[in-house]
Amino acid sequence: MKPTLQAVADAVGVSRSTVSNAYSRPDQLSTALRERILDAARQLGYPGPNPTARSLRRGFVGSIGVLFTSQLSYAFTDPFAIRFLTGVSGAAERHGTSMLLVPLPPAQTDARRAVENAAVDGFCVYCVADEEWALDVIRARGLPYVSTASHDDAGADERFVGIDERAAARSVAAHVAGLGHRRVALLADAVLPDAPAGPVTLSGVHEAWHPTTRGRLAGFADAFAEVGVGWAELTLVNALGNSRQAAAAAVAGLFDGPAPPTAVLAGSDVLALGVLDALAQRPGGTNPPVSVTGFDDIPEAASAGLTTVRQPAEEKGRIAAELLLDPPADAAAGQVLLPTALVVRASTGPVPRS
Amino acid sequence: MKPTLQAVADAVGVSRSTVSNAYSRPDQLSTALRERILDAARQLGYPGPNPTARSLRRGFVGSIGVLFTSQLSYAFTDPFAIRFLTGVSGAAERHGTSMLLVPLPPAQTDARRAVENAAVDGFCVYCVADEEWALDVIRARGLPYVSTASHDDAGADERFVGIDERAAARSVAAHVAGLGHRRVALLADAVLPDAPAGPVTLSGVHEAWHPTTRGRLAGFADAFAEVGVGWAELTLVNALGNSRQAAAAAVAGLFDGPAPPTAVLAGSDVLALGVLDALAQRPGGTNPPVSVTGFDDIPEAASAGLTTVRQPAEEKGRIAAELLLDPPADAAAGQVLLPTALVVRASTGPVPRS
DNA sequence: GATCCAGTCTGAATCGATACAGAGAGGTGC
DNA sequence: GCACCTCTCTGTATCGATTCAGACTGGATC
Repeated sequence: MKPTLQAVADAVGVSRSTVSNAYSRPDQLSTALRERILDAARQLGYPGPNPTARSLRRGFVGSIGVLFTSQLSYAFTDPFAIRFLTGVSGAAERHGTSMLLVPLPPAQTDARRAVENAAVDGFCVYCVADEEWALDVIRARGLPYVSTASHDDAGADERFVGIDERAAARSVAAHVAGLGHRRVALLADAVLPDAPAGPVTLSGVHEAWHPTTRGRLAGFADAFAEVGVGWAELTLVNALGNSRQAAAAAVAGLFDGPAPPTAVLAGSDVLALGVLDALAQRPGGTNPPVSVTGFDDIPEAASAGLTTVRQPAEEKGRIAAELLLDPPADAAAGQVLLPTALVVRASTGPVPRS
Repeated sequence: MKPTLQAVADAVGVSRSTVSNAYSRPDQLSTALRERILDAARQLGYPGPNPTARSLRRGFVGSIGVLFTSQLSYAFTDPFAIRFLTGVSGAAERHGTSMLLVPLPPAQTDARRAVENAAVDGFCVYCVADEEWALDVIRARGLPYVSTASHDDAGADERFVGIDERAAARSVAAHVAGLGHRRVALLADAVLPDAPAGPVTLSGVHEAWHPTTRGRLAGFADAFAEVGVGWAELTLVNALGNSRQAAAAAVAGLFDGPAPPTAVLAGSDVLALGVLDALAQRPGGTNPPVSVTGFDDIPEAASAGLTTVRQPAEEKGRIAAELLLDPPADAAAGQVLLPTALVVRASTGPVPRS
């Protein structure tokens, strides 16, 4: 049907190898012949070597996979994920590499299959909740990968780019504690695989499902432990998804009790903005004021006046892709910790006297 | 090195075909044998059929390409493009298909090569400026595609999803004309391939480079022609890129003359926001006020109070992907025009009396 | 005039799987 | 007892290229 390399070779009267060389190794044949071959190819409507066949023979594809938590279409609604992708795409561009976005079906068997079937040379794994299974598949395929969330059994030779989640979380929590807050709620997405929205009880931070969540909650707890507030005294609230709506739904009713929290520490800016939405909607208005903090410092955080922790999102993506695309010789250089910064804005203030 | 299908076959003592069937056609062999094969595979660390080899033999890849104007990393900074991608990803997800984002190198020869080498089953072409060459390559490869910008020689059988650019542009321009504006500037990105930033002169709309720009400018011109303002009386301003910064730079000095425009019609919301930025920065402030309109109705437009034309961005992506992934039997159903709506906000008002 | 070499081109082997026709075994129906 | 089926499994051809060792040519070198 469509012409193949062989068809072009026959038309010109040369061997298949020579036509292949005309495309892939121009120095291996005379310019005249090369022109003749390319002309014939144009005549025949030959679109150049079939990428799949070429990949098979060459042993590499020329594209990297990007793996996302949950639904791929959600990732595009998450400003932090988008900035991460921006970083990845910049690096990919520079390397002339394509990016394959692989949607993961809900069932894990299917999801494994999706990772097994992705035609890529390696993966950037963006925080797949409970990502171990994905890393297992990738390792089994013998493909390189860079992870962005520290998982618990990371080997010394695993490439990684991230932040010190715990220390970063601690810094913002210490700021809130320093303002005098003692009745505090912690809000996170998918604390446990099947927890409902709203307050949940965990015997300790280690029970949290997602490694990133574990790190951040631990940091929050650290800061409050230091001022004498134990884990049991903190209210942990679960959101069904990392969205403003989910956050607003999760904290509905949280402030209606007799001793409501005076501050909410959210695991992401998106969640924090949802808390602000919920507070703004409240019949009582925002009085007494509730301090709210986020995490990430997405663009919207600035205009909302949200106190948060800044982490370099695009940088994270860029470095992830670069660690993948040209790995440092030194294994230690493959584990990158990025700086974070506490950004204090109007959403936090002293505890109101009651 | 890594085990192949053959290795598993040898280990179990069956034929290669049978192992293949164990993965791809479970109904072709007994459950017992299948289990035995999958176990052996696990033992050997065989990660399942090589995706590239499988694609070669099967004749399809299981992923669709998305082609973007200009740099891929810019696309991620464009809110409209992101919403488009969101739509595409939703559809891809539902079909179990991956998305390949292909960065296009600046040189056209290289860009052609990139499109030729993409291992995909089809393309969603998002408004590649001067996209004909890309469509040529795709057609030569015999791959299906869906375009989002109407190009001039679209055949009746070409799949397409878009809006009536001209009518949509006309509606917002008519609104501005109705407010009495007669000294008007039109702002667009990349009006000509090599035009500098700032005012440019075109003998007519048809000279504009980008088909989408042509459509929108034509609509603007239509509305003003109707109130007696000819093309030559409109100021056309070129921006070097679709960004707030580029727009702000493009209109620098535009309002300093003796008879400055009282309205600026921008070809996109991002450009319009840039104009608002520039106006806000002006020493004179926003007095007299300048009416500004955008195009697309991205989320930021609402908070900026920008008058604009809404087009369903996510829908556009979703439909593009769906036209590609399961094409309608009826060719006419492959050409979709989406509705648009004029959204009037605070950024437009009557001409100030001078 | 023999030797060597760089520049071109060829042929066979190979990448890792899937498709398809068909072989063999075991069971059914009459 | 024979024809006929169904269920499993096998073998060979094939997808469309790249690789690499070597063959050939014509000219430069000594």
